[in-house]
Amino acid sequence: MNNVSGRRATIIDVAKQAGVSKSTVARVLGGSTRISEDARDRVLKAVKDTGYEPNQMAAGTRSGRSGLLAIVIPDVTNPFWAEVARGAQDRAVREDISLLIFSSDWDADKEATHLRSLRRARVDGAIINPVADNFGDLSRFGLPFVLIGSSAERFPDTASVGSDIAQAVRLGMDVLATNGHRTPALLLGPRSRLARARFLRAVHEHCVERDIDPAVLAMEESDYTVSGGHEAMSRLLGRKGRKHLAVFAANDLIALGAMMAVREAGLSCPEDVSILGFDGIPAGAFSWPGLTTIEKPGRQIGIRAVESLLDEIAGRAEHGRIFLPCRLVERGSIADLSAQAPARVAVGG
Amino acid sequence: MNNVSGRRATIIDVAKQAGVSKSTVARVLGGSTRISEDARDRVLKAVKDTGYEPNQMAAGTRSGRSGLLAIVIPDVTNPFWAEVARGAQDRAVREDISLLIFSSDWDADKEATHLRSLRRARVDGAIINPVADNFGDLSRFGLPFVLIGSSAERFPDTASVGSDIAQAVRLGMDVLATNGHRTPALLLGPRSRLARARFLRAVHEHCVERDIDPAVLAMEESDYTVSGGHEAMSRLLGRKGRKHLAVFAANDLIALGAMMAVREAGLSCPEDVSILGFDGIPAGAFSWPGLTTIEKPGRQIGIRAVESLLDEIAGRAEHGRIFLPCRLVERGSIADLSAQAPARVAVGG
DNA sequence: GTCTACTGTGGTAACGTTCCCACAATGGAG
DNA sequence: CTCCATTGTGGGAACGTTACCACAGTAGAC
Repeated sequence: MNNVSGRRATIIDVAKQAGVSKSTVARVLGGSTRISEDARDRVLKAVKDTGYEPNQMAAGTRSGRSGLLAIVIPDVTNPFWAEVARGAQDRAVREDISLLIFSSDWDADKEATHLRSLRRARVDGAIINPVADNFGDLSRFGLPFVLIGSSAERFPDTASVGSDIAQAVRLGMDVLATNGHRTPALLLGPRSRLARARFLRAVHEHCVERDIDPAVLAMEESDYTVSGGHEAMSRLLGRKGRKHLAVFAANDLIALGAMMAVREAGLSCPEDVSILGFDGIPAGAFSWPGLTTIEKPGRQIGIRAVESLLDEIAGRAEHGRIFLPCRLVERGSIADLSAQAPARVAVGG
Repeated sequence: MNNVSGRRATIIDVAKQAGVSKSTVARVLGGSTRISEDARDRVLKAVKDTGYEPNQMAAGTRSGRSGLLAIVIPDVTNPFWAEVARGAQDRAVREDISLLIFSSDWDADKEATHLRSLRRARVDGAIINPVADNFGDLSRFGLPFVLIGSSAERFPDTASVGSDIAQAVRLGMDVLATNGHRTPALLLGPRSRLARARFLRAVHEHCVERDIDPAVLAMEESDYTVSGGHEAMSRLLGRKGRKHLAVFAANDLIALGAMMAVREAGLSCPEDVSILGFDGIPAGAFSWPGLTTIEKPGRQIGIRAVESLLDEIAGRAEHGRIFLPCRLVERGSIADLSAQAPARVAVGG
């Protein structure tokens, strides 16, 4: 691991040991140009003997490449984002690249701090889910980057990877309709968030296609949290004139909160209320009933983001905007009212 | 952000602009020695004007410090480990240090790959949850490091941070006893894992203290997964001669799997079966009933690990072994049989 | 036999910092 | 007035690589 003097071995130590110049060692390790078999063998042996590990920092000063990528997400502790980070990390190691993971907590100051850190570390590129929809420094960011998440929408000229919300919403509305819930109530996120508008627009588009008046859909809004969903659902249940109620939640946490509210109101899911979530977080598998939901391809998003970023760095950029399809996960929180009692289908408003 | 020529500003650009030497700029930014107010002002202005961001790689080549730390955990996607990583990250940013997060998937090869990457990146230190209990290269690791998780036990001479399993088990056994379940069945992890032995030993110690014959406790073992818990619980339910059954699961996933098995057997929790989990994963809050569990201080473990590592790096190491206390989270998966029917308390075996 | 192309190699200048030594200016003690 | 310590500053070596140029040796073409 170390050479005799206790220092870490450098390329020069290897060169001496192998009886060649450091240029030759670099070439063997770099692998691009032709090397005599004899030299290669001697170098490889010397590398092993000395326990030489290339110093990426030193290499970086000269080459300008740090071998580091960064990803800035809201929170690694959030299962969806953890999945994204994990995908990105796995893809990066395949290229012998290490990944710095930053959590911004939807906080512009923290984001700024992280952006500064990543710049100082001279990362080769960054994958960013901007907290503010007006991610200002974008054009003068001065670093290859790829956007992930809903804010990508605002920047059609930059590379981005996200999930196909329109397809997801279509999937959700269709499974609800198939089960006899043509006009579900909507549990939306807060007005300030771009994701909300995107979700809502997709619903509207789908309604138009299916000849449903969007105005007929009941709506409640809340934070993207369990307690938010709980409150929103309580408000919804407070309205009168319903038999079976079906809700499409903009996020799984809202859906789980809604499920709790239903139970506390003395009703049960899916008998009295059908609930459809959105995200595909693992916790949805453990609720009772299991949460039927639309799963976003978090891992894939991470993987594709890295690939896109690699393209961007290499200059073979097409500034592509990638939208990955979502998947329906049926677990039992939706009642099938299509056959037995089509007349009891909930109507909105 | 860039200077006129389009290059990134260097310390020399700043020095020129401020009319001082690069040494002076370095001193202003480093902040250690005394500087004339005049010089400081000019430098700070020049830094702002040029948009200078120090090049950490270049600094690292000379100083030997990369400003990078690494953490190797089994999986960021696992809520507990995500929490640990998050704590570590938050603590690291406070020191202006960036954190590389690696997931080893309990795979020795992946771990080796990550260890090589982190060495090449010349991280200043590493926080490691070794996959193998015989983490071999430990002594000749040649890098400051801190161990986290149960394997720390095997290496009493190295710094480590973990949760206080003995205290946690005491907490769990006591809450069970208080509710009338003095001799719960144990749902353990696989024999190969060190964590299992630690858990079991703590239970035994506690039993001795409380005058309970440990042999009386029923035991089942499985993977640390939902399906594992499901199977183990099914086997347990298959045994005869029980009234109310109480189980202490070695992990929340096992507990959630057990809860599912109970429901599928036509029984209900907590009426027929009391379940106590261990970990404190968020999903436990969404099950029905909510899972009563012992919460490990994941975030704190991450924080303390970084602090310990920082000590290690600075040489003010005490090679401390830190065990953080766990916390009981009561949610309703344990029936209180202490008052109404003490005779119905489950007996093991 | 000379020229040319190619192959493998060595030497050296960057890269952008930090670290260390030198030194001028200042001021107080003797 | 001389000496010495202190304060602020500058200059250059060093860190371990990569990039680039130079060049020796070989072989084929004419």
